[in-house]
Amino acid sequence: MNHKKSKQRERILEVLRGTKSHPSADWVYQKLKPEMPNLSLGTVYRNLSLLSEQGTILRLPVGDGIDRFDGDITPHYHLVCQGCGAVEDLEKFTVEDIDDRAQKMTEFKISGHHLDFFGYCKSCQTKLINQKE
Amino acid sequence: MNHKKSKQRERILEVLRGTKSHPSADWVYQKLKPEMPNLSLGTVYRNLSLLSEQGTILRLPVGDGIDRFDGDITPHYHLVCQGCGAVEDLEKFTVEDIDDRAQKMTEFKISGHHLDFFGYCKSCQTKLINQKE
DNA sequence: ATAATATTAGTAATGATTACTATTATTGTT
DNA sequence: AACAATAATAGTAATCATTACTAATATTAT
Repeated sequence: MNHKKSKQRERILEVLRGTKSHPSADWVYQKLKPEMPNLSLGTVYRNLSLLSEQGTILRLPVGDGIDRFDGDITPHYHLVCQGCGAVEDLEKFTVEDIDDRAQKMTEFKISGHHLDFFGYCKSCQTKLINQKE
Repeated sequence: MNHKKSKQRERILEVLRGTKSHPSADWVYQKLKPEMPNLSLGTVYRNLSLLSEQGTILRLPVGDGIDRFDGDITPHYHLVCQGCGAVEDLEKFTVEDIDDRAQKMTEFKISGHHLDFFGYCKSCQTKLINQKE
């Protein structure tokens, strides 16, 4: 299918590339609603799906039932906060040959992997300390 | 909260431990329905959640919107088929000190990680070959 | 400008999961 | 064995993220 460009898709991509918060579809929708009052949530979902199928962005199924999206497609892993759900980038971290090493152990044809770390972000760590009274 | 035992919970756990298919809640429900005609799907969900909170089983959010469960809680990773959705165990594969290595790169407090591999299972590989006519 | 068609807004539908509630089952105690 | 306390269940309704549908609009090529 050939694509025609749309204002909506352009802005959705710009907003996604303009944040490091790895937002959900709804977050992008709320962000754009003021400047595009007729924007529809379905349009945001459709374009985020389209862009991630193209490989222009990444879909991050972080496991809490709400998909997040990342405008940064350079290889990197994510840190997911178990307190507030925030997702941060883990910079400059690579695992050597992990797909190749795994491939040697199975007949399954491995094409890639998902890896993310979970724990507590800076802000949730301090909240936990204050709770311990 | 103190737990009382129930036939339903016992059988749910037995069924989960008796398969290597990493089933969904509905799969477990369908499996038990013949022998427990009054079993409710909500009961299966409630007990799978309870058991995974206890650490008796594992919840596997494989990313397709349907959670799967694993009765095997010994450390191991999973292979997720992009063709049919099947989930297999990857045996005898460990990544050295991955949490510790990642911890050195961030102020985020890392407590663990999720890692799974995706690709194509044996059966879906052959299907793909036959499609190429 | 026109025709062809991709895209949208708005709304309805889907589907996995959770919440609610009256009834039933389990457990500890006389 | 009966009883009281309460956890668990079945059945149903509600939730919520996401997708599907459709008439109207926007984009692109001619």
